[in-house]
Amino acid sequence: MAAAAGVSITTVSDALNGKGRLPEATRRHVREVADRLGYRPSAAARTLRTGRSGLIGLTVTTYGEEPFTFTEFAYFAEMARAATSAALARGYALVILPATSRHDVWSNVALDGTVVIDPAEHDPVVAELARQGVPVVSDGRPGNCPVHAWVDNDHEAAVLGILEHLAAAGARRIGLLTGTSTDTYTRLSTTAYLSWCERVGQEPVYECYPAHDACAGAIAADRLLARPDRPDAVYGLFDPNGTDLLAAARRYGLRVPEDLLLVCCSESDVYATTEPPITTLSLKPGRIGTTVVQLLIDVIEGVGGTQPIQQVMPTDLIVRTSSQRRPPRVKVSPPRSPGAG
Amino acid sequence: MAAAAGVSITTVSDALNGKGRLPEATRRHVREVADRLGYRPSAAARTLRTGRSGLIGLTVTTYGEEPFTFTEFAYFAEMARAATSAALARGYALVILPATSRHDVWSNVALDGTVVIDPAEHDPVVAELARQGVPVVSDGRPGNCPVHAWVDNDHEAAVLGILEHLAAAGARRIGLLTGTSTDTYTRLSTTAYLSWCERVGQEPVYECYPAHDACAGAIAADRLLARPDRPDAVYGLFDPNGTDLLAAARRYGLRVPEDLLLVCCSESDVYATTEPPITTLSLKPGRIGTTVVQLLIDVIEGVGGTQPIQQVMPTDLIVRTSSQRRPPRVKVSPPRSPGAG
DNA sequence: TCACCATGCAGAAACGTATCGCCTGACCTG
DNA sequence: CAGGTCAGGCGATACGTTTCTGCATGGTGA
Repeated sequence: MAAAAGVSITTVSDALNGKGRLPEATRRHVREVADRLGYRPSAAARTLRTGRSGLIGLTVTTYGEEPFTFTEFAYFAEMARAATSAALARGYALVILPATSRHDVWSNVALDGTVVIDPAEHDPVVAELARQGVPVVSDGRPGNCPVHAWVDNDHEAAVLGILEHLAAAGARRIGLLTGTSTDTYTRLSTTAYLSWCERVGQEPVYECYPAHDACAGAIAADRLLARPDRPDAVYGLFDPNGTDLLAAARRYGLRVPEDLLLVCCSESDVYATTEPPITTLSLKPGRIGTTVVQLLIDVIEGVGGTQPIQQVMPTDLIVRTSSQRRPPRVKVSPPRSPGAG
Repeated sequence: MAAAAGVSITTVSDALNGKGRLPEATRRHVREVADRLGYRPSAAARTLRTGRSGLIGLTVTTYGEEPFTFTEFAYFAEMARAATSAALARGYALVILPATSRHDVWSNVALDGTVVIDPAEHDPVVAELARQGVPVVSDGRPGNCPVHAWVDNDHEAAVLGILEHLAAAGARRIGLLTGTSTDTYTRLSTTAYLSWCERVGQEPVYECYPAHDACAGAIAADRLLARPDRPDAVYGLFDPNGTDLLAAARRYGLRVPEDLLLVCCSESDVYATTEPPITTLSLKPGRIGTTVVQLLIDVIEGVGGTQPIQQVMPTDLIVRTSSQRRPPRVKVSPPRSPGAG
């Protein structure tokens, strides 16, 4: 390439990267020859020299045997989509990696930084990345992991908003369908529920199940509605809970929303067309994915301060028939509607 | 690292890669020191030296402005999931890239090969990759692109199977909801429909719309059912067609399946719970994603012959209420059930 | 005893880029 | 005309591997 243009390697590099002190004519000439030859600088060599690969990792937790369940829940799918898009917009590409600490794949790729979804309390992957000096930003509060920044929803506010919404719709005993795992989402939501119960003096009514087990979810929904102290409203923390609860309600002859108010957390628009449509809490995964990538790239490029950043993002409650005793007047409303009281 | 273990760089490399003529004792010693120091060989240097990055690209076509709509349709999401998983199982990581020919991202990453979803007739991205000597395997028949292998569904057989299924259920005039774009999926499916019509002597009844426009889909569904020569059965080529057709049928007071038989191509399990449940054609994107990656890695690693490989995969027709005049006896059946005739 | 070979390891080149500093003319200035 | 300045460009080095080749050493068979 340098030979073809009749200049030195240095000049080629400078011309293509807009550096050095070169007259516009030389730059043009080099670029033109490069174009004609279809020359592309070696990404590997550039990475080796500069220490920057332009790649960021997206680590997704794997449940059970199957190495990969991302895109299984709409949350992950949308989050990954937005993250990929945001990374690309800033010139980075996204590599999807499993959260297992199998080194053979991780060490095969030079990462400028990593997004970790829902890190565990003492996440070994995050620890290893930190040791290597790779910037890490997490989606979800990091337990004790040394991350450079994190983004999360305001889970407490979301749960409180839902409970108030249900109470305002006439619920006297609100139940919760929650998970057995100890990730922050489950933990924060559950404790928010419990503390709300304590404050308003309601006996907690909830069932736990392993969230990644679809079958267990249906059973837990059934158990919840079969209890002697059956709730007259239920909030389900996970995506499939809505249909499971609806099915269980039908089995017990409960009408929704007349006998049972229903809300679940989901990104799926299935719930717009169920019978009846179900009120859902959207965590806005797209917004989260975009933000998380922006923060990570800021850290990588040294933009902004060096102190850890934490960003709490609001959620959207999409009110539908299932949580209203009267027919809905508005389609979408924020967690706390301005005129409420 | 070499100094810490008291050996040469060569010995470290050999010990860690299982090459060279080293006694087991030396190997163990080096590995142990490496472990203790948390030493990880530089991926960039390895890539530069060997010419192998362990990365494969997944190129997804982008519709319209938004850079990214993958995971928008369940097909892409599931395909990407399976592809990622399959790649990881063989020690490769997947990089998701847009099909735009913006070089700044593509040239930033060293790819051992690329999976291209649904390449265009003369795809510029594929051409560029071919010029660079990067192996390419496509999901969907390549038009005139120089790919090393491709995988696709047997679209003709699928459409014929559906038409026969509908005819067997009593349909006299079968309509088609299809797209305006010229990708092979749309083209093959449409011509299969047209040639079937010609063979059985039915006048074709179909509507086209730009497949990526959700709104246009609903309108096209409406148009199809508003025609004077209204079909008594419809097959929709795209995922949202089912709900759109169902809504349109309701508007015109048509009962499904009594007045109108319905089938659409979709990977979404929403159609299991619509009222009534809708028969869908599944393209089995997971199988496709896995196969496509396997083939690509085979090409990369030089396994198998050098002649281009093409693999045609069957589809699954999931028969539900919407395409049967009598209540269904079986849940799932192959495109041509053995006992039919 | 000598040639030969297997064994265990090290030296050095090469991969292709980015960057530091030096070199060479041309031009200006006193 | 000597000395200084500056634009324009190049040489050399380093990034961290892999791999080819080569050098010892000790054992073995003739």
